[in-house]
Amino acid sequence: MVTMLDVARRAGVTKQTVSNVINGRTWVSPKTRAKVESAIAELNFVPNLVARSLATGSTQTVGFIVPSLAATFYAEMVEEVGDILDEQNYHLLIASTHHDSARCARHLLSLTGRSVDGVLIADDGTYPDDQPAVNFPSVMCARESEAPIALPVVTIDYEHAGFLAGRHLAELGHRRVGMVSEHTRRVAGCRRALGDAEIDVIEVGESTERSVGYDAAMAALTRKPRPTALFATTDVLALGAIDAAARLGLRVPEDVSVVGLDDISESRSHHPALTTVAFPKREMAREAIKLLLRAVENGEPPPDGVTLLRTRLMDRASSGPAPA
Amino acid sequence: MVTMLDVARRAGVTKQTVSNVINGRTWVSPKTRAKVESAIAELNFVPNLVARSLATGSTQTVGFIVPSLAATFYAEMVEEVGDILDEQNYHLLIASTHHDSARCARHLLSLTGRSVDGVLIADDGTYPDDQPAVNFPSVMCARESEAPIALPVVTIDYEHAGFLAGRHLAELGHRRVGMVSEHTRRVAGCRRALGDAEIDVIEVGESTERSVGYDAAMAALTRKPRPTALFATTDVLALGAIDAAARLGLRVPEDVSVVGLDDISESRSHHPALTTVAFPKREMAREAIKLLLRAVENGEPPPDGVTLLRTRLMDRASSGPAPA
DNA sequence: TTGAAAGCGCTAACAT
DNA sequence: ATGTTAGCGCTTTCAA
Repeated sequence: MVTMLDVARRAGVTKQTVSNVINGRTWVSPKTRAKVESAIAELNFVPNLVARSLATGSTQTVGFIVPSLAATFYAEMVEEVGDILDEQNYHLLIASTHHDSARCARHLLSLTGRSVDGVLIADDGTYPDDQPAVNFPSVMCARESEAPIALPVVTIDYEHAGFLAGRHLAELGHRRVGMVSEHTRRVAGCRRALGDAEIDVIEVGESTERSVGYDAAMAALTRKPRPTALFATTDVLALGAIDAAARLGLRVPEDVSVVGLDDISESRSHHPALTTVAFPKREMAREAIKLLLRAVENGEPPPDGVTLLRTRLMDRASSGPAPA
Repeated sequence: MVTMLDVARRAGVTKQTVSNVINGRTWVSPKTRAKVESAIAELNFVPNLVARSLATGSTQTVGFIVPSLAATFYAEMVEEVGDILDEQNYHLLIASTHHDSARCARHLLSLTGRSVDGVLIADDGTYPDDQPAVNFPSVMCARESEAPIALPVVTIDYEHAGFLAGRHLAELGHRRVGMVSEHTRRVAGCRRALGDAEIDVIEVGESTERSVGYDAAMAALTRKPRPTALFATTDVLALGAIDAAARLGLRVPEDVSVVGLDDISESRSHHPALTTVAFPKREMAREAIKLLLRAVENGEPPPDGVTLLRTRLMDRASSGPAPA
């Protein structure tokens, strides 16, 4: 490995001068700078960031703890975060919890040891409530739980997203709606919008399986009287619900309307295209990482509080007026 | 920050002894070990990996350069790699190239500076051919280009995947097939299987857009005589092709068969379910990272050569006998 | 079995 | 504008 000392010798200066050149100190004479720079080029010198980190205390690295990567919801956030970090010359350390709070705690600890400059945590409800204090600023995003938490949070207004979906159905005249649910907050919002409509909630577990939506919708649609609309708390579940309707020979949206939440890309290309409420995932990631970075650069904890991002109804083909 | 010295003082030993305890050296007396351990617990000491890295030269970190994360193809690989690394107590540094070779080169350089222990590169054809030698072992995966490369490669037998799709169509009696293509190797395999059948190739650029498959299939299906089968080099394109067929009032598979490549989860749940050739993405990731880790632990470059992973035909509803 | 000394490659503070 | 000294927190000798 070629070190600063090698470069210094080659350029006939001390390593401190080399350091000054590398860090763009302004007072290096042009002549010296040129000598150093050519020595660097000749030797193919690349500064050792580990050593720099030890000396400065900053690793230019942030950790991102995510529940999973297979879900595009998180993958997109990771991509966005990675891009922003890249712009700012930070590095991204990824740790996946697989929805397991013990793993999350372990990662937090190991990130402490690596002295990352900050950590972003995408929550899925499994964040351990009694996390020991860590020595770096942290920000949480995507949190849906009602419970307060000792961390600044940037998330989506999930309740309001449900509300938008519910209001849409209400406006279309639906008075009997089935809900395929794995998220109480979203359901609460939808319910709020629906007022005193007749509501049938089918609980399903945490799932990214379309078939789960199918099964749940099957149950809802075979009830008498049959609901005129189905609200699913995620698009994947909603897509499964459309499958179920088709299977039962019901037309969407003539016989039954289906509304989802999230706006995954498949929802757009699906036939019929899914009416849904779009989650601003990338924007959420951006806000969260910016908050974190600001805290890192200022050397202070990020401002506590919750930022709620607005969602938008995407009125597409899978919803229509309630049948008479 | 609490250091080894703090622990040492508290336990009434030297920091060397603390180090011995932490690293599980066997010759520490039980009494001393107990003292040290309780000091560690009391002070909440977490060893500083940056300092350790500087001293040992190993960071217990591997970098993974991916073209993108939004594509589930890569996201799944990242997840798999992350899991294996986690098991082995390594950390994962993610860098995304956005299909840009300059960015790839930049990342490689910056990973050098961070002295990662190794780097895994998922190629998408944009890997710069004249990469400067780096100071860590590297392995490449998912490479599809024909060009030789100075790196060990673990990838999928894309040509054979195309062949399997083509053979399937040939066996079903298809003699006129349209190809929606963005991958020459896959097309070559399919063509090989199809022998002297009449083939119409519609080239589309690198794309994850379903509408691109739709447009291309539209073009292929409006030719006279109309092909009886469509082969698309990715599932997303194939799904778009099915959309196009539906739009033209053609039944799948009675009027036209559609076959894709990859086996994304949507292919299974789609109606009709897509016949495709499954790419063993996770297995590929696993093989690649294991190869890399072995090289890292042995302190030698990974064995050069190409590992080709086998693919499997998933015979589903979107393909059937050629119409008479 | 434990302790003391040196050094990993860099930056910070000071001296020149 | 450049050189000198010290030290970041750990591991690796080597000595006791």
